[in-house]
This record gives sequence, structure tokens and C-alpha cells, in this order.
Amino acid sequence: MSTNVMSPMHPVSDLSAHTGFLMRMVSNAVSQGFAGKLAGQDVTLAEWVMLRALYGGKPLPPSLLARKMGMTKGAISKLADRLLDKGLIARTDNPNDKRAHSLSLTHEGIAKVPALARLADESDAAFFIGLSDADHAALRGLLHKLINAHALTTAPVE
Amino acid sequence: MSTNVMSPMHPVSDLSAHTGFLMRMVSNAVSQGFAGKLAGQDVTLAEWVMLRALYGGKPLPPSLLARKMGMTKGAISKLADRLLDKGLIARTDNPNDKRAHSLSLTHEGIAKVPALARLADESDAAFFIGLSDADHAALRGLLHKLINAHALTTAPVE
DNA sequence: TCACATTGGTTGACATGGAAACTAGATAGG
DNA sequence: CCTATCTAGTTTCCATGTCAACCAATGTGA
Repeated sequence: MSTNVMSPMHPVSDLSAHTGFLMRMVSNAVSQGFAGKLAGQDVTLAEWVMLRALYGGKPLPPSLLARKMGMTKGAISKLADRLLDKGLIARTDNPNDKRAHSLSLTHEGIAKVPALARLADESDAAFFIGLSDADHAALRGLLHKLINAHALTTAPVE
Repeated sequence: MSTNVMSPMHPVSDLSAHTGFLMRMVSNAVSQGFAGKLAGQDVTLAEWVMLRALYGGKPLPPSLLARKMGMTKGAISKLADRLLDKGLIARTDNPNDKRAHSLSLTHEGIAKVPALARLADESDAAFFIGLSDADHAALRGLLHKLINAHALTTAPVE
């Protein structure tokens, strides 16, 4: 124990007083619901995000994926291994740098994305169906404000 | 927008088209920021939630905590072990049922909560400071709507 | 009362991510 | 060139959660 910078007594507010807490509650519920649907396709949330990140674009090096997905390079390395085992992505050596390589979708991976995208659409629609169009739009607007305010650029995977 | 590759089965929308995705992004950022502050007090997010759940109330059995916190009883069991080791909570045998017991805060645990609560307040305020009061209130309202719509039970039941 | 189902908790096998050590291949400076 | 330093990725260790098997105490019904 270092500096016992002890705070004077502080009122202990309820957990639900924190918007961040509410946020986490709702976010976890959405993610769990979606993860459940993905599980039926033998895909995890993180795997879906990586597959989506590789879909319709050029092959990407793990380092870039790590930044895009907000994960460490170690995590990306293992995640890529799993997708490689499942035959959904492939590695391509970089001819200019023998340390590096790029990741891309296999035919099987490409074929799988649309089905997963449909699940994502359905899952999202189902969860937010309780909101009116106006509410839904408002929510998205607020989230974007926060994303901009904090310059969030990564795709969390929890 | 989504370009080049044809959609065999389903149009592949962008990740950020999903409100659930935006929620994860923001929620993740809030939680990480708060977790960082908590780490300075040698407390994890899960530990904080349990400490807060036990603060100012009667001792609670692990089963109830599991429901309140949205975790499995196995996770609660281990989490309780950690807090026990840290001396922040204590177990009390249930005289009516020898299988059961209750968890409560120790003096040390009680003493620690207000400081953590202040961190929670500060962290939350800092994150949402970019929103106007009206926006903030609107966001909370929308989150509550979703929580109600899905009967997210990470709450009470006394 | 006794065999059996149920329930409160714990434990062990996995899964998965972060941090940091480590490896191999690039690069810069002298 | 040669060595010191970077850099891309991998691997190891650790933390933490889920799931399922398991243990012990309770409850139940004939």
C-alpha cells in the first residue's frame, strides 16, 4: 500500500446510477444473444469480427488486424490459428519481408460470411425491435457522439 | 458501399451498421477506462460489482449474487474466494441449511467501498461529459427501455 | 423411514485474452 | 560489413469465466 490518499467519505451511489453500468448490462445482453446464434455456426464473436474485417478487401497483416479489432497481436495470432484450423482463412507469405505475412479468407470463409452477416442483421434487429425508429436512431446518434468524443476506432470483441 | 464481392446469400452489411456493435464498442471503452482506475486499488470490475452488491445490505448467499451479477455460480464461488483472500468479505454459515452460507463485507471491505464508489462516479462522469444533460438523460432512458424490454435481471428481487 | 430427486456450492477441464519474454528477420550507424 | 536496435509474430504464463461433474445436505413420496 502506497499513498493512502484517503478520500474523505464519499456517498455510495447505486450501481445503476452509472450510465456505464447500464451500458454494460445492455451490451452484454446483445453480445450474448448474438454469440449464441453464432455458436450454431461454430463461430465465435471474435472470429466473426475477424472474418468480417477480411471480407471484400485485400489480405491484411496480423498487426493491422490487431489495431482494427482492438486486440493484442498475441490474441490475433491465436485467433488466426483457430480460423486457419477451421479452414476459413489462409496465410500468405510476404515476399518483401520474411517475418511478415498476410491473412485472407479462403473460399470457404468467403462463402460463410453472408450467412453470418444475416445472423448479425437478424440478431441486431431482434434486440432493438422494442425501440421505435426514432428511439433507435436517437440511440445510434448518441453512441456515435460518444465514439467520436473518445475517438474510438476499434472493434471490441469482449 | 460494400463493394466488389457479390452476395451469394445475403448482403453483407458493415459491422458498424449494427447498433449492438456500436454498443459493444462504447461499453468496452467505458469498462476498460474504469477497470484501469480500479486496478490502482487492486480491485477488478467483477470484484467491485460484488462489493457494491454487498454494501449496505444483509449478507447474501452466492446463489443470489450469481443472479444479481449475471454470472454463473462457479464464477461467483471463485470470485468470492479472491475477495476472501483479500480480506474484503467474509463467509457466515447458514444455521438452517448446512450446505449454504452467506457473504458479507468485512470492516475493511466496508471501508473500501466509498473510495471505489468515488472512482466509479468520476469515471462515469468523465466518460459521458461530452454529452449534454439532455443527451445523457435520453441515453439513460433508452438503455432503461431496453433493459425493461428484455427483462434484464441483473437486478434485484428481494 | 428409506431410496431418490433436488438444491447450494465447489472443483476441474476448457476457452480465450492480455502482458511480457522470445525468435527471426530487417535496418541503421560507424 | 558488423553489431546494435527494431519490428512482426509467436509463445508462455497468468487471470478469469463457462460448463459440467461432483459432493453434501435437504426434501419427498410411498
